[in-house]
This record gives sequence, structure tokens and C-alpha cells, in this order.
Amino acid sequence: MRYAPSPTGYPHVGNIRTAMFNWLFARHYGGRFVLRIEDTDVARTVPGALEAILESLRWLNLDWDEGPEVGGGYGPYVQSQRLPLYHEAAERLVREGHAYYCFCSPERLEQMRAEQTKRKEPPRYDRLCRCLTTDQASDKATSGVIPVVRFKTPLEGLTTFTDLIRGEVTFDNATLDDFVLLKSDGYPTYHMASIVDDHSMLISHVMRAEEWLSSTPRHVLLYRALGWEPPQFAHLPMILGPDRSKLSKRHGATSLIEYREAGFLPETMVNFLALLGWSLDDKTELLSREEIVKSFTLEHISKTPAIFNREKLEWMNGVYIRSLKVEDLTNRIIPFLERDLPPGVPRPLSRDYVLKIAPLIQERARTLAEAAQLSDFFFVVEPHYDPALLLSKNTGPDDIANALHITLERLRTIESFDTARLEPMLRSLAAELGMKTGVLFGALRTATTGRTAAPPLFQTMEALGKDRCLRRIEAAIDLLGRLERAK
RNA sequence: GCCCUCAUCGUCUAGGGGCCCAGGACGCUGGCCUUUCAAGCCGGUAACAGGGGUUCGAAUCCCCUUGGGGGCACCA
Repeated sequence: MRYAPSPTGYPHVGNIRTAMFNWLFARHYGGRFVLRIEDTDVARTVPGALEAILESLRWLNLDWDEGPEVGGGYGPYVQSQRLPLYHEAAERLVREGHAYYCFCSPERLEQMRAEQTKRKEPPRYDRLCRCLTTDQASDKATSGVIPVVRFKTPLEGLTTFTDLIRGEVTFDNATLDDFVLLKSDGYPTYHMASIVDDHSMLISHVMRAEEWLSSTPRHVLLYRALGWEPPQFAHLPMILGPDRSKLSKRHGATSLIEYREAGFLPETMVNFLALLGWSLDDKTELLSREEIVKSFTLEHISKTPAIFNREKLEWMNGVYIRSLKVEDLTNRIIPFLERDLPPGVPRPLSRDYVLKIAPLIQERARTLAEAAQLSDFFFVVEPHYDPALLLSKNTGPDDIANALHITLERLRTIESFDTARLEPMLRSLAAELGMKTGVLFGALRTATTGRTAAPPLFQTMEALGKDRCLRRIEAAIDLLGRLERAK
């Protein structure tokens, strides 16, 4: 198996899903997973893209047996370092009558296509140079035009191959044109390079996205012309954006690394991506990487394109976050908190403190990136909030202030400031004051956290600690007083 | 325009002739639990694109239509 990305951009979830399916297939059957870099488009190569590819694979722990950084017996694994191989194959094809030099200028080709389109004909090369004699060709060559090498596609006949997912697929050769093998800059096209490399790297199965299905007959023809046995092909359904079109930047977060930044766990991504185009049975949603490897086969791959469903991804990530050990969650959350908490919060954060807070947000966070927003009141000196939030229906500021005052005094006397002590104490206090627990607890929640929706009150207070709580309650009473005077 | 391909709830999917007046999950939604928010539990909503065949019997097989997707570069 191989994953053969081109460093022309950051790999998106579809690219990585393809990589992962190849990896899964290799691991399931005990095969080898090869990583090959297809950098034959010099103009479109993006700096940093290669690193992003490796980083994406590493993040999901998709290790490659051969390829950049690890080597292997069939390298080099970067196409720009294999140019002689492609030239050799191309020259052989020309020599044996399967390919020819084409001297047509890009301008001519463009004009030709424009006219074809205007006549509602399929745009394709008109084969002008196909019939050039050797003499004519060398004449042109000496005149300084650098030719490309084109494949001499059979004019008639059918090309049939078996796709492991779709079954037999047939193309009429008459609908294919004479595609370019070698570009004038000396680099091969994808068609040429991938065939030469897949053959020489002993690739047995080519699993790639469906967008390649229509160029597969060209590949089959090329294999035949070179006298090589083609690999097995399997074309994966595409992953589409919410508008049902090919995934692109327009669809928001698409590059895999963006999901890491957004606080998704790698185990979530592996599980979720596996389910995009593959399924185990009629009910299993949550699978570990080991379980996926164990049961991954082609039979369960679907043929229909899938739309990336972010809501379900978030749900799944929440499930994985909740399954984490507190220590693990703490370690994973700290970088996000340090990134996202207000600038005023001193770094580095205390790991012990985060350790106390982590369990309180574990049930509530769907992504690690939500951690800061769910817990910022634990870190800021004083939370700022609308004093009206301290109030409840049918209870005036005076009553709340009074209740908070009494609470404050009781809390001062408490020796161990923990949930076990706080809960019974505050419950009986509410009864004593003749207040509904919801009213008292609500006011205390707002006072201590600055918000109406927060983790369970007593645990929150325990984590905050006595000093912080007392100070915040005092501030709340103060706020209520000012609210009264403003009236 | 031409070629290829696909077609089950809004989305991801199970289903490969009777087990399906179609199952699971996300979402949405009703209830329970509850100091808020979550989480959890119980329930509900919602689909076989349409039309012809084949068959005792079709979501499942065949054909057509429609619709979606992809391709048609000196990009991969």
C-alpha cells in the first residue's frame, strides 16, 4: 500500500482519510505502508506542506514502513529524486512506438480547447504531433522547441479493469486523448510517475479517492505499454463539504491540523474518519484503532460520497474526552488553557490546580479548545458579570444580599472547605433562611463564578478554595448594594 | 458538451430477494434525574428518488428517467 501526497498544500481530512485507509489495509493484512512524495509540480509546491503532511500522519500515529525519514529498499521516496527513472520509461515508450514527442505550444493547445468547447466538443488534444515522422521531429527539436512526451492512446477498443470497490469499469479508448507523460520542464506528470513508482516499489494495491477513477484507464494502458502487471485498484468515495461539493478551504476547517488546533483528539479523528466511508456493522460507532485495524476490510467500504458532519465529530470527541483519565485530560488541556486563557492569567499554569479543575469540565467539554471558556473563572482574579444575574424571580436584591452575608459568615467558620462539608451546610442554611435551594445556590454560583451555568457549585467552590470564594461573595454583596443605590 | 460513477432518515450508515410497513448513530425533540449547565437514562421525529420490469415475494436483481458526485491540463 502507499499514500502518495503532493506537497501542494496542507492535507485535508479527505487526504488523510485516504492515507488512513491505506494504512489500515496494510496493517490489517500485514502488508507494508509506503509514503511517497509526489513533488513533480514545481510551480505549485508549497513550502511547509511536506512537513504538514508528515505532521498530520504522525498526529494520528499512522506510521509508514518506507518513505521519507525512515528510508526503505525501494527509494528514494521523493519523485524529484527519481527523474532518470521516468525519462528512461518515457524514452522506451517512444522507442517502442507507444509515445511520441509533441511540439505544440501551450497557446495553441489553449486555443484548440477553447474552440472545442465552443463547438460543445470534449476538450482534448487533437493529436497533431502524433504522426510526425522522425525527421520532422528532429527538425523541430533542433529549432529549439522543447517537446513534451505524449502517450499514444489506442484510437479504438475498450479498456476494462476491476475496481475492488465498484467492480468492473469500462472506458472507450476513443474518449481518451493522448495525455502528457513528460512535461517540458523535464518532470513527469502524475500518470507517468505514479505508474513507474508503483511498479518499482512493488505496490500491490492502489487505494485512492474516486476522483482518480476516470484516469485509471490511462494508467492501465500505460502498464500494458510498459509490459507491466497493474496493481489492484480501489477507489474510495469522496468526502464532500456541506454543500455537496469537493472539500475545499471554503468549507471552513478542512486541513487535519486545524482540527488539532480546534481541540479534537487524535483518537477521535481516527475513529470518525474510519466511519466516513467504512463501517463495521449496523450499530458500532465507537472503535479503538486496534479494533478498526482488526476488522478493516474492503467489503465494508461504501460507494457513496460522504459529507463531513462536524456535529457528530464534536459529539464523538466529547465521548473520548469523558473517557480520559483525569491526569491525561489535564496534560492535554494545559496547552489549550495557556493558549486561550486571558492574557492577564499568569503562565505557566499550576498543574495541580488544573488537575482539580479538569474533572469539573470533563463532562462539559466537547473539544479541548472549549476548556478555557468553560473554566476561565477559575483563573481570573475577579470575574466580571452583570449583577442582575445574582437575582432570582421573586427575590429582591436585599434578600439576596442578606443571604449572601449570612452565608459568608458561616463559610468563614468552616474548617475544611470541601464538598462534603459545604453541601450539608448550605442546604440547611437555605432551609433556615426559608429560601429555595435554587435561589441561594444560584446566587452563590453567580457570585463565585460570574455565570449562571457552571460546574456543580460545591465542587467548584472547593476547587476555587476558601479565600477566593469569600472574596468573590464579598464582591457580590458589594455589587448588590450598588445596584440598590442606583435605583 | 462528452466520459465514468453513485443513489436508504437533514447527516453518517446497517441492509446484498422473504428475518424490514427498514435497524443504529449524530442532530432535533418530549420526559426522568437535578443547585445551574452538562452527562446519563427512557421515549419521539425522520428515509428505501421516480417509473417500468423479473419473481409467489423486492430497499435488495435488470432497464429507463431524474438527481448527486467526479473527470475531461505540460495539477496532482
